[in-house]
Amino acid sequence: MKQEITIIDIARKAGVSTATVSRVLNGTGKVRENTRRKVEAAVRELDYQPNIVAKNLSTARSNVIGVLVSDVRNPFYANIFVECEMYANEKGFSLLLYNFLDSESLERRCYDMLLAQRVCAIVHIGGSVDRMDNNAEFVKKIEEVSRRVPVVTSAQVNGTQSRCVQVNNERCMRKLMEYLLGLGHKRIALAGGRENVRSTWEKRKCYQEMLKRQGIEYGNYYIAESGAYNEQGGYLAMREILKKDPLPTAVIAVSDLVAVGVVHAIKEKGLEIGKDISVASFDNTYIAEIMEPELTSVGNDYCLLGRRIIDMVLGMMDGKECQDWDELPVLIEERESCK
Amino acid sequence: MKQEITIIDIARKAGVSTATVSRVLNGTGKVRENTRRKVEAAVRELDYQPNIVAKNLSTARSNVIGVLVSDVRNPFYANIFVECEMYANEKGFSLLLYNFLDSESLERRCYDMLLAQRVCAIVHIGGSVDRMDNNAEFVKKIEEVSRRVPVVTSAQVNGTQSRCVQVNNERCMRKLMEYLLGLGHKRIALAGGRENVRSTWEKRKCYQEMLKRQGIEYGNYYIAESGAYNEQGGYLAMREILKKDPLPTAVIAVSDLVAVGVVHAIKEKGLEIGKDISVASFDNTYIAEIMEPELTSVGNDYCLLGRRIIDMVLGMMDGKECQDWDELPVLIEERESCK
DNA sequence: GTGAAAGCGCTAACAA
DNA sequence: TTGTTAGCGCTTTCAC
Repeated sequence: MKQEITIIDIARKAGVSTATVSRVLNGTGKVRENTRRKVEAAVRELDYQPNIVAKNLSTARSNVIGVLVSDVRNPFYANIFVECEMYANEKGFSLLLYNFLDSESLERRCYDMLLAQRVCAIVHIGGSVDRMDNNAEFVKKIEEVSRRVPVVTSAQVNGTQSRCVQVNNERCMRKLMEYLLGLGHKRIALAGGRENVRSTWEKRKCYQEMLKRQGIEYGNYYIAESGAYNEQGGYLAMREILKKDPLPTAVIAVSDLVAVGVVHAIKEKGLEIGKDISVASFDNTYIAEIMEPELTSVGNDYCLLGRRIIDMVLGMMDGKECQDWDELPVLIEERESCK
Repeated sequence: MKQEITIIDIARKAGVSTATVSRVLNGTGKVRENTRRKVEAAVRELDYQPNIVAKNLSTARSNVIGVLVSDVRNPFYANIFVECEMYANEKGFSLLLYNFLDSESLERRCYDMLLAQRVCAIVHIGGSVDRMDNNAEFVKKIEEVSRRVPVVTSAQVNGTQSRCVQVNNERCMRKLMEYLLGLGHKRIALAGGRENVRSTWEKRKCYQEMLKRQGIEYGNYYIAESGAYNEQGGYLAMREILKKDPLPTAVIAVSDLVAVGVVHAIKEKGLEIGKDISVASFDNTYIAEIMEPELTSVGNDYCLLGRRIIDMVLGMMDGKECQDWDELPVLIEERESCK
C-alpha cells in the first residue's frame, strides 16, 4: 500500500520535534499556542492518522477491550454487546468480540487470543462463568488472566481477581412472580434451562421461595428442564409440563427464546395463550415483542448494564478497588400474554 | 499489573539470541533442532505469550480485520459476523466490530477509528454501501481508505479500490417468485424497504420483470414501501397492501424482520397466513423459524458467505487482483406460510 | 545456523 | 516551552 505518514513527517513539516507533536496530539504538557497551531496545520494538510498500535506499545497500554460472549446471534448478548460498544467508543475504547459458541475449549483459546492481542481488559458474559460447577481448569485460567488484566464477568468467579456485573435474577423472578400471583394465578410452571447454570438455578430458587411464602405447596411438580436455551428446548420442556394434571394456569420461561418454544407447544395443544395459559419470560429482547401474542417479559435496562460493565472495566484499569455489582434496575414489560 | 515476559527473557533462558527465538516462534529461517527445543522449553516454562501488538508494529502488518455493520442485533448481520469470525479466527485473524446504527456520521467516524487502529482490512456490510445514491462524501472516504487498506463491501462502490461480495438479490427474488408462481399465485405483493436501498431496488426490479414475463400486468399496484427495515415498517406496509382490491394472494417481505410486521397486519385483519394469504421473505434467519406459522424464506449460505468475504480480504491483502463476487448459492426454505 | 543491531511509530524522562 | 534520546517487544537484514 502507501507509505504511512508518521509523527516525524508532521514534526518536519511543522518545524518542531516529534516530542512536541506528541504533546499537541495528546494535549499533554505545555505548548505555545503558536506552535500548536503549526502542528495542527501540518496534521490537517498531511491527513495524518496517529498509529494507535505504536502508541499502545510505547505506553504499554491498549485501548481495546476484549469481549467474550457465547453467541451474539442471541439477542440477549447482542443487546449487551451493542450497549457496551457505544459507551466504550464514547470513552475512546474499541471492542474485540469473540463468540465461543458453547465450546469450553474455544472459550479458553479465546483468552489466549485476547492476551496475545494485549487487550486492556476482558469482559466475559455467559458460558463457563455462568456455570454452577465452575470447572477447576477454567477457574485457574481466569485466576491467572485476572492477575494480568482486569476481567469483568457476568457472575462471580470465586478465588480470582475478577469482578462481576450481575443481572439480578432473583429480583427479576420476584417481580415476575408478584405480577402473576397478583393476577390470581395459583399454579405457575417454570420451563427451560439447566440447573447447573447459575442464572437458571437462581431463578428456580426464588421461584420456589415465592411459592412457599404464598403457602402454595406443589414442590417441583411444575418445573421442567430443557437441555438447550433455545426454541427447541422450550418446546420440549413445555410438552412435559402439558402432561401435568391439573395444568398450570401460567408458565414462566427462562428466556424469550425458550418462550418461543413454550408458546408453540401450547398452541399446538389447542390452548390459547393469555386465556388458558399465561406465558411470561426473561430478557425482554425484541423477540418478546414480535411474538404473537406479545410476551410479558422481565429484563434489564441494557443501556445501563452496558455502562456499568464498561465503567467497571475502566475503574479496574485505573487500579481502583471495585465491588461486584448487582443493583441493576429490573424492568417488567406487561404485554398480552398474561391475563 | 505484572511484568510481561518478553522474547528477551526467553532468549536469556534458552541461551540464544532474540533473533533465534523469533525464528523458532515464527518458523522462519533455519534453526538447529536442538536449539529449537531449548527455545520451546523456555517458552513453556515461562508461559510466554507473544506480544502481537509489537509484532504488528515491527512487521507493519496487523492481524485484526475491522468489521462495520449497521447493527448486529439484526440476525442477518449477526449471522454474517459470526461466520466471518469463525473462519477468520481459523486463519489467525481477529475481528474488531463496530455498529454504526444507521448513522452516516458514525459510519464515517468508524472508518477513522479503524484506520487509527491500523486494521489490516475492513469489511463493510450494509449502510451507505447499500444505498443507490451513494453520497459523494462517502464514496470519497471509501476511495481514500481503499487505497491504503483492502476494503470489502456488500455492494459495489464504483470509483474505489474496494471489492464486494454480493448477495445476489435478483436470484433470490427469482427463486421466490418461481416458487410462488408455481404454487399458482397470480396476485403477488411486495412489502417493505426503500427504493433507494440497492438490495430493495434489485428485488423490486426482478419482481417486476418476473411478472411481466408472466404476462401479469398490474405494475406497482401491489408494492408498498416501508420506511424502516423492521417489524413496524412491515406492519405499515402491509396495512397499505390490505387496502387493495382485490387482495393479493401472496406477499413477499424484503426481510424476515419486515415479515413479522406483515404477518401481524394480516392476522389483525382476521385473515389466515398460508390460506388466505401466503407470506414469504428474505434472509432466512431464525426469525423465519420461530414465527407462527413458520415462514418460507430465501437466504444465503451464511457459512459460505463468511468464507468468501474473508477469503476476499485475505486475497486482497496478498495483493492479488480480486474480482467482485456474486455467485453465492441461494437457498430457499419452504415452510408453512405458503400454500 | 546464529547473533548484533537497526528500526517499526510513538511516548516520556531528562536536559536545555 | 521545546528538543534529545532511550526505550516499548518484535522482526529482519547483514555478518560471521
